Amino acid sequence: MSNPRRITQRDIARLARVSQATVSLVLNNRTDAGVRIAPETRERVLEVIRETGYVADPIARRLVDRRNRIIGVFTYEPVFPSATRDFYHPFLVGIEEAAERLGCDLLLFTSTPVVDGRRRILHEENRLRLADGSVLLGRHMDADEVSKLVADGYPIAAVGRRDHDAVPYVGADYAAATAALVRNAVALGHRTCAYVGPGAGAESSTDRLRGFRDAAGDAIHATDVNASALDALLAAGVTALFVEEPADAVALVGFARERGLRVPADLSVLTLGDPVRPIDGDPADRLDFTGFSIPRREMGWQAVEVLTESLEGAATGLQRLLACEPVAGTTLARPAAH
Amino acid sequence: MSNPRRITQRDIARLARVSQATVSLVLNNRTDAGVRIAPETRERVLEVIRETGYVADPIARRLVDRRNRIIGVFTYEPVFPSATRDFYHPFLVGIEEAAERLGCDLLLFTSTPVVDGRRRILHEENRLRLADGSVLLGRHMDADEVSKLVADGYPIAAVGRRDHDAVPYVGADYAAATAALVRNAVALGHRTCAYVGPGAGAESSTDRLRGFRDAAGDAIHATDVNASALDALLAAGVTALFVEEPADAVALVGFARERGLRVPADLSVLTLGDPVRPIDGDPADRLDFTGFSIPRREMGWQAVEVLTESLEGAATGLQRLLACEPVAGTTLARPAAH
DNA sequence: TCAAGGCGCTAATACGAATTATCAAAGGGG
DNA sequence: CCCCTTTGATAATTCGTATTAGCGCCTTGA
Repeated sequence: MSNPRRITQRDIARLARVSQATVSLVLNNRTDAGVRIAPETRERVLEVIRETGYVADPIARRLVDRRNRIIGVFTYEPVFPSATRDFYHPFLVGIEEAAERLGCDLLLFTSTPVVDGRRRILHEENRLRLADGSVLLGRHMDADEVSKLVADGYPIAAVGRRDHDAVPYVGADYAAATAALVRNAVALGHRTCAYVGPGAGAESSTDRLRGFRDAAGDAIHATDVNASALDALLAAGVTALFVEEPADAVALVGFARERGLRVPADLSVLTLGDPVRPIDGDPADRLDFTGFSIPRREMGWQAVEVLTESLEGAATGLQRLLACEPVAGTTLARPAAH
Repeated sequence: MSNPRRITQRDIARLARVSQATVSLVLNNRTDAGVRIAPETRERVLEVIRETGYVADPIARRLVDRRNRIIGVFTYEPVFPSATRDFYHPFLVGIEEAAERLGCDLLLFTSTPVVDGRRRILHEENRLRLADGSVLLGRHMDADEVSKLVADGYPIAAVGRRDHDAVPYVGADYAAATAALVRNAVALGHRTCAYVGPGAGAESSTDRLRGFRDAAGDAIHATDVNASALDALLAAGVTALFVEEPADAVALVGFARERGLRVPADLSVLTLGDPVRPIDGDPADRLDFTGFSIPRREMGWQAVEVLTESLEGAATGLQRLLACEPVAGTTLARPAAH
């Protein structure tokens, strides 16, 4: 069961009594100045090609133009499994669609070792160079690693804004979306708002906090999510919570209800994006939070676009912020008159 | 920001003050008789490779025909998006896990053109040869395409049994699982059972029908899923429905209830696998169907295993059928005494 | 009759990595 | 001092395709 050698241009050339170069020229239909093939010769070659069903080996073709048409996808979490898959899935949908449109294949770096539940890009056996460039996905990215990649001239596009100057990215405009939400709340009469979330670490967190501070008059920032943290906020006169992570919002609503508070009548609770962590509890009695959603699919799509543009040598328009979609929801109301 | 040329072995060679050939030898860890590299030279080369993050170009490598440690994944439907993603997802989880364990990367053939909502493997610019071999995923596979791949000596492993003699696959034993279900029903007193599903086309459908026929005494086969089809079955004295697709089972239960029938008291309804089509309606009042589930993750896992074994030259054990897991459920009961 | 130029095609080379044959230098034995 | 062996590395070639320079032949014009 040895596999028959693939038919090559040399074979075609022999059968058509021409040179391999002529076959290539005919095949590529070259008619530039300086390249001429007699119609009868061309026909003879085409005839042999038809008879043999020859198709050019795409691999050898790529060797010549030095582009593999492979786009790498690096995720800091495993792609398919894991609790956060629902969050990352839409990004991948966008990436896949864009790759398909561009005629590129996607290489998932599954060979990357996982340390402490996270992947390291730059390990000794990294195979990044298999791809023409890579899309980077994940909330937390090691800034050093990213810098090193950029410094090495390895083409990347991050999904999500990155602080590093020179990194091409497609991010969501969390600052603007958060600020807009806060202004809505203020317009309804809320005077004391609180931001609940890390507010540091990932760019997506700092951006939200920044947007919050820009728009909120009396700006309170809490990081803990538990009953006593809520008590402290309430004691400070907070009437609206802006919660980074919906799972935390659900928990806070629970604590509020335990205290006999109604949402949103007594306390407004807004979310700042889609759930990264899965949400516990019965989906049936889940609140329809007021907040915004992240244009994840579009971000994936455009990240591939940005990557290919940087491969083409474009130097501008490689950092983009997309607007988030407001979600009306039912968890924002006028604060109770006190 | 010009496009940085890819690093080549020649570059490594220059930096390490050796020849390109030496770099190749070190890289492939060649120690055959006749090939010797001084430890210090080897170390010098490896050091440069580490510094530069060099990886052999998969394209050039394939030209001289060596392994890439890349496993191709070809799906007849788009991988990430679409209504059927929930069905395919577990297969991918298994594939990814196996790839990670083997230290291989996954190449998703997104470059494949989609025609009529389905992908074609063998188009003129197909890039299958980028991968060492490929896992094929999807209910319906073009038999001609698969035959051609096998004939060409391209290593593949299908997820799901394939009729073609020589195709390595990891399938689910639908026949046995279906037969076991039917025997349970018969033991409970059901005399007239019906199979509802295509029963033809994909191997997975013919297998289920075969298992059904083997075990059912009075074998009725229906393909339509609507109210009048149900009436016809009931008129024929059917007391248990074996439905290939859970979404159809849900619909049939709906029709039965409209007729005042209770499930399972008046009619048992069993399912033959996990939902390929998404199920409409409120998840809250969804029935817990008796039936079986498909070991999807395990199938994906073993498909990669089978593929690598066939790459290693193994000629046996390349066709496997895995048992399906019975699901007790609540939709099977003794038939009403008439 | 001969230079100029058009035409049709081919030889040669590049692309990046793997492999084989070969070669230079060093060491050992007689 | 010569021959032979071992060691360590390299030049040259291969894979299949694309590209370019240029080679003969033929026509044309003066």
